[in-house]
Amino acid sequence: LQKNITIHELAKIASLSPSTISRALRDNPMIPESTRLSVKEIAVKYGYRPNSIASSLRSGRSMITGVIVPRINRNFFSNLIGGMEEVLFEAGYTLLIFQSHDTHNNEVAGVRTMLNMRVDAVFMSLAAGTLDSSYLNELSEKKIPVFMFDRVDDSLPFSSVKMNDYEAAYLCTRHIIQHGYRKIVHFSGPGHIMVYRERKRGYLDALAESGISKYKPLIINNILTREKGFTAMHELLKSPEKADAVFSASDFSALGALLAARQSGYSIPDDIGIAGFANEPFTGFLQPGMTSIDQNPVEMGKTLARLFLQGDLKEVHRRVIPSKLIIRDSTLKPA
Amino acid sequence: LQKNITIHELAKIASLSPSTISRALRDNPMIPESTRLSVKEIAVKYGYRPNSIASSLRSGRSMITGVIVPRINRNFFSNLIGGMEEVLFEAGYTLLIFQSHDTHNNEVAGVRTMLNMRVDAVFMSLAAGTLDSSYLNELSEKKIPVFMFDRVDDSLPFSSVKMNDYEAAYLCTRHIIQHGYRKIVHFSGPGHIMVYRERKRGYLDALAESGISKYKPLIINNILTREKGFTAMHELLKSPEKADAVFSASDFSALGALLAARQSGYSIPDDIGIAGFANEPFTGFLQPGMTSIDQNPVEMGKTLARLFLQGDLKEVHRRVIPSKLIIRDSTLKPA
DNA sequence: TTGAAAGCGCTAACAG
DNA sequence: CTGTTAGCGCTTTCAA
Repeated sequence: LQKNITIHELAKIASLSPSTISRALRDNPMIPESTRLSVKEIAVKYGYRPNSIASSLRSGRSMITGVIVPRINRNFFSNLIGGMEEVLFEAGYTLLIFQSHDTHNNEVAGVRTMLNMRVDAVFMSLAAGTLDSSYLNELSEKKIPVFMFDRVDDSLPFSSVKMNDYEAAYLCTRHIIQHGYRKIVHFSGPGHIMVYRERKRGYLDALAESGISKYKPLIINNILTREKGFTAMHELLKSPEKADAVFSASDFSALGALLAARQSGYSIPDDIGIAGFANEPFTGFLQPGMTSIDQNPVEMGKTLARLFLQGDLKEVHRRVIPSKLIIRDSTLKPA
Repeated sequence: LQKNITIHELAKIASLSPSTISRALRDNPMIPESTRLSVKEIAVKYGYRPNSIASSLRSGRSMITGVIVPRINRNFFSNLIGGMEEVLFEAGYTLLIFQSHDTHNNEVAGVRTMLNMRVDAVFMSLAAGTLDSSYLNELSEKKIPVFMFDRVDDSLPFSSVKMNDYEAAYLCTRHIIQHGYRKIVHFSGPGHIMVYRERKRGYLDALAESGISKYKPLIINNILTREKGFTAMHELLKSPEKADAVFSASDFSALGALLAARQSGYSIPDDIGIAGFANEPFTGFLQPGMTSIDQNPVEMGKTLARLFLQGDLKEVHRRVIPSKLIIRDSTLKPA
């Protein structure tokens, strides 16, 4: 058992005081170069490992940040966290992760842990189960900056990084219309989540603008999974006035729709056009490839981290990361 | 600015000593039920948040664990971490994440941070760039338990959770042979990484056992990405004695091979059979679906966490998680 | 340029 | 059952 050596012991060895050791190790300019070097040499020689815990307690900065997401195994979140970690690590911060599994209780527990750990920042995307996020105000009261992404609540005074869901949905729907589809159905998510409301709005505006008003918009809520997309599509195909395209707020339900349509003998994109959202890796490997929207999650994560690091605590920043419509064969109806 | 209230202040309010507050909050049985309840009531009323940092410093247990992986945005790792987080959180532990990006330097920096943070456990999968992992011994000297997965180094005295790469590769290769393929090429990874050596061994044993010895095994190393698989497959198709199947140690290079074969006008599975490794989500969505091996990452993550929590520090455990051959159309040659 | 002293908030002997 | 005391290892005044 190798006990960790402390600055007190290093001080004895170097015949200096603990404060000098502390200063030397952190490159305090008051300490002359020569002592700094010799102190560091001794530190290396004796395998000194600074105790971050003690340092945190004394300084009041933990150098720990935390991120709360619904689940980490989604392509969007894991890429975002990856980008975030990269930038934070570079700056000497560590990153704690929590999964809310989309329930409010887990999210609250996660925030409590963040408070107890005295993290220096919280990054989060709200759980679907969170209807009231005002409890997050405790974080601001304790001066812990909060950065939101994806599922944000704009009524709270927190900085956020988002993509323009409205615009992306608008452009995607317009693209679908331009390729000759007319009866376009929209799969949406729970109505209280902002990103889904925004995507819905983009879809509606594109339709309204197109002048194809004789086909009423058709929105089906809460269709985010492969299974629900599959079932919903089968329902649609049975109805008298069939849809000829689906614009889904989720790649997974779009996939379900694609599989259902294919199972019923429809050809994509000839009979039915399909587009999803998020550009999950599989969308590029499907046959035909599925049109989707790349949210640029790595860049979002990096931006979140930088927003925190630049440390302008007073202002609320709302950054918008450009997204990209990825057009693939699933919406390219032959003329 | 709401300063955090401390047990000292709670003590004043409750007319008790700080130690009693501390004990009451942690349900020490010495404290009678009645005081425990009233202390907790006051704590809630005043929004007390226990300072984990201070508690860690004093008790010597940080309740923080850390995980180091090459990158978090791979399906295998994000699922594994997800499973790990779930079990750890349940037990009151937090989880720090680091990405090595497969370089040794990043990995060393990650371990250093773990040491400085005085984590209670480290979970890790070695970076491809790590040739010598003996530096990890500092963790054991400091009595920090290490749990390895996927890319493990069995020469170190650390517990590990793996799948049986040898057996999975053997069974997959045998399956390919049984379906009538004869000239089976194997795409492997860097030779110094155990999992790839094991997969290679399984492939070779299945071939040796099959009696189709007139076709020499053909192994191509360092083919793990889509791009490399694509290029390698094109090379193979140009050579005089063409391969009729690929068993790849990576789904991504298998995908590259599939795309290359298709581009050259070959049909899968009729002309060429293809199987990958890891059961990435996209393998199920390809046309034809790609045969692969499900490593059960969520279960691996949970097992790792439980291994730590059960806390049998003395012994080195080597757990093997069952994997599953997922047979899809890409290896089902018509008779 | 360096050191002494105090204390971050908590836990754990030890004593009562 | 409860309180007193003494730190965990570090940073940071303040004084020299």
